Amino acid sequence: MVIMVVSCRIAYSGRTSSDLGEGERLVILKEDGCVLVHRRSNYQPVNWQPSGCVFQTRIENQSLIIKAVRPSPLETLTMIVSRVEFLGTFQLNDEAEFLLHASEEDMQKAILAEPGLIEPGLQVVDFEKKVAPGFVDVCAVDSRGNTVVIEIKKDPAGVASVKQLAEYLKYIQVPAGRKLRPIIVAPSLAKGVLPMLTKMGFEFKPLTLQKSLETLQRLSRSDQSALKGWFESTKTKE
Amino acid sequence: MVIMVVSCRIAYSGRTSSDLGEGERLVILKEDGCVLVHRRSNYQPVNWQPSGCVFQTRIENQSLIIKAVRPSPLETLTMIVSRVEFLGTFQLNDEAEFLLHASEEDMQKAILAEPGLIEPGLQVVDFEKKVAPGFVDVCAVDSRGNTVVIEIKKDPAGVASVKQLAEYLKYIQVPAGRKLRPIIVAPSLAKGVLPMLTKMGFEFKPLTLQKSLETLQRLSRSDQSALKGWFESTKTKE
DNA sequence: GCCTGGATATCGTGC
DNA sequence: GCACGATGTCCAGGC
Repeated sequence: MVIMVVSCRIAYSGRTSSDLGEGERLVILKEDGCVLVHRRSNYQPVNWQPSGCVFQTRIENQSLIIKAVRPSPLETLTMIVSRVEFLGTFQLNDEAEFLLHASEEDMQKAILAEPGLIEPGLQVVDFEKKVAPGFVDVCAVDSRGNTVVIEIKKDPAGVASVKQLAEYLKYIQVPAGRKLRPIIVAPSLAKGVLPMLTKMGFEFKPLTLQKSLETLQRLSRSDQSALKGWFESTKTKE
Repeated sequence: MVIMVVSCRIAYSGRTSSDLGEGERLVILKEDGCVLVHRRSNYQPVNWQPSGCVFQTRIENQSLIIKAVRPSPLETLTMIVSRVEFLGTFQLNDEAEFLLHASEEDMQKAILAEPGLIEPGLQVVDFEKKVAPGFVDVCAVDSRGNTVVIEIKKDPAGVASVKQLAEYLKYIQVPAGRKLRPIIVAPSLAKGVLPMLTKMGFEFKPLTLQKSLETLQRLSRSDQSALKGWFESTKTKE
């Protein structure tokens, strides 16, 4: 990895184009062929190149010119370096595994493992069920035999979530004499969403990532092998 | 700006949580309170914190501990540094303005300034028109008085674009005896989209960013003041 | 290869 | 502060 603090000009050409005049920046070149150019502020790089680039360097008019070319889609980042404040190369020894502990998938797992999180008596029928344009997160049957369709969001559910669920419902068939109960599961509802929900006859069940995590950990401790077996049998069934 | 190459462990807790074991990484702390932790590969940082964080440092068990806390939403990044390979602080002098030359907005500007890009005789009626959940990019009237509704995409238009346009149409009113012509304007259509478009009676008009740019530049050269006047009068009208 | 959806998305803008 | 759309989004997973 090459780390440089330099004064430079930068031009990008590809999906669109950009120009940045002379100034001091932090430039990072990584071994997988990606580039990051950071200014003194902002989380995001001002210019960059995703991995897979080919680097070229040359000297022209007493300036160091660095090009990073990405073959597909074809885009080019050109840095014209007038002064080098710092330059270092580092071999980073880093084999650690990155563990992300919770996401929407964990909420789903928690519901699959413990349907009572939604309501007593609920039984899961299917999950990740393919319908026309996407997947239904969880399909279930309640204690009265009604069909329950669940859409999970880890963030406050907005209008888009409700529409997505409504879209899926078009492709769900309900046995005669049973009701269809669409449920949004999320930590909360976005501001104006409740009226819409009520109007459409949808339900909302609050569930946080944290609660899901706790549930998974509890179940994992109490009966790890059984849970694992459940997942495997379900997947095999698919 | 603080740039460090260190061996460290990292924990994140907030919108979700993560853990990363011991390894060598590049750590960047910026003056606006953002954090970037980069591994030897990948464009994206493995851990980060957006701007607005408060930093805390302390020594514990011969390790340097750096915390970056973001107040809202509350999230915490903790780095336990066991060894420092490099540490530098830099005052980056960088006042240059960043210029991005083209985006979807430029396609819209080009159409507003030169409706003939879509078809001869087209007249723009409105743009960024507020409808229920979003904004209609451009509203216009064709040479026969039919209402034209345009959705602009700078990337190949997929199913989502068509649905978005369809959604907006629900809120568009057409004068009696006139037709409604929904048009997708994009460089191309994604693979399976044309059948859907045809079925819904939508039209597709190819337009690239580059062509839009050329148009804007040509008009800018030929009649800069008039174009400026047009935009201002349109905005005032709003 | 294209397309779809998720992300600790981030960021700006309007309300 | 909240919601929503754009991003040179990036990226993994399917097909």
